[in-house]
Amino acid sequence: MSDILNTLLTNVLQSGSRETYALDVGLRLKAVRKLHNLSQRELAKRSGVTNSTISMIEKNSVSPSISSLKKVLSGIPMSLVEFFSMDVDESAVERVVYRANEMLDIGMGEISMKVVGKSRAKRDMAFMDEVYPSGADTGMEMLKHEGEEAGIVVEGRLELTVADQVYILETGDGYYFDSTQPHRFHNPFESDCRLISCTTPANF
Amino acid sequence: MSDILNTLLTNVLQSGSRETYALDVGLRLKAVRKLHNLSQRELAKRSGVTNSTISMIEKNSVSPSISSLKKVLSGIPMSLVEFFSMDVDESAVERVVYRANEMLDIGMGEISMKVVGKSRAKRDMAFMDEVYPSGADTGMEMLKHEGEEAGIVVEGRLELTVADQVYILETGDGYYFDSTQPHRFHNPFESDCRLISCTTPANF
DNA sequence: TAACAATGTCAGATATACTGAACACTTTGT
DNA sequence: ACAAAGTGTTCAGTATATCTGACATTGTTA
Repeated sequence: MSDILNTLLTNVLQSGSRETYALDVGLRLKAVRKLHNLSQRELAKRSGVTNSTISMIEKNSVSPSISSLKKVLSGIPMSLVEFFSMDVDESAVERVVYRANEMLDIGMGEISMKVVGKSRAKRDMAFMDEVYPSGADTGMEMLKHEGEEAGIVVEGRLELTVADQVYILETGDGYYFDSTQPHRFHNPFESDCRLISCTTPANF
Repeated sequence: MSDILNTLLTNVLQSGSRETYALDVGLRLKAVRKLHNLSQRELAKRSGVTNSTISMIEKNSVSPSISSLKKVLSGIPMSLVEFFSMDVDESAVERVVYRANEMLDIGMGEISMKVVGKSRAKRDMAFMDEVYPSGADTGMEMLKHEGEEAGIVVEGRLELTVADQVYILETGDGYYFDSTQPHRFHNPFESDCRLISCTTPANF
């Protein structure tokens, strides 16, 4: 999020004569809009407010109501949380590629869970390459944690239980659920199962 | 933040006869205020607005401006991000399993991008099963958007470019980077490449 | 060059949020 | 029982946000 946004933000900061305002809504909106290559009028059309409203918000000459800011962001689209949590600081040069043989395995017992990007400072997700050998099971006491998880079976089959419901996932099938619901992974089949999955947030 | 807040929120939800409002600012404020054992007047005094303002906000009879909501929250104190990221557990019954043949394909041109959980109301991530046929390319003008993305190559090989750096991903290799950095996916090899990937946030 | 479309800005009119002072109700203390 | 202090709500007046409809500027096309 940082590089382009940052330059844009600093540019605007330098040029504009603006009041010192801890949370510069106008600046943020302008940055977001530019990032998505939208004009004030285009964004206005998509969001259901007028272009002048957007102009005034961006110039910090008004403090928009929640409802109108929400309207405006819906044209991006972007949530209020995302909007306010945009951070303006630099991101260091991070590693990009993680080779298959050097991923950190955080699996338990027979289950292998290799994490992509484990060394990164900031991480929103835990993206993993998991292998459930025949018979593997995350256990009867179901897992629960904040966030969401999704995955796709790329080899074999898997039994997934989410809140009373038991599903059989064939090769190629995917899943997506709230991690707050009790869940369990189990491979009762003869062949091993390989699963690419992602959970958010990164630490659970 | 969730457990106590949640019960409180759901209690309020059950008791109050409220309009259906996607983002119930009033409800959230009331919950937060109660959590901190403050009266409307007390919070008003601490935050520099009047008690009637708080009353009206909580009853959703107005949609507060950013500046006044920020003022109000400063009396807690709580940031806008924290405020809006409080989740009101709907506990709706959501679909969990998405079959391989029924995933929505949002790919462009020859590139196939099948999304897991596309029908979900709330989604933090876009989890996808992508296929880059031999020669496929996301184009010379590099992609940029907020968020992060990660992936693992499960078949074939792929060329990934992130901010000047070009990487060759072998089968099994993964990647993880900030989506704000210009990036490009390209398959210059003979065999097709299949990639399981995840980007956050869901809409990019 | 002229005509045209697209950009961001501004001013007057209108809609909405916010204030200040009441009101009715409940709780606490004597 | 009664006051006194606390609770949330309401309403007219004021402050502010938003819309409508213009304007000036830039870039594109003929």
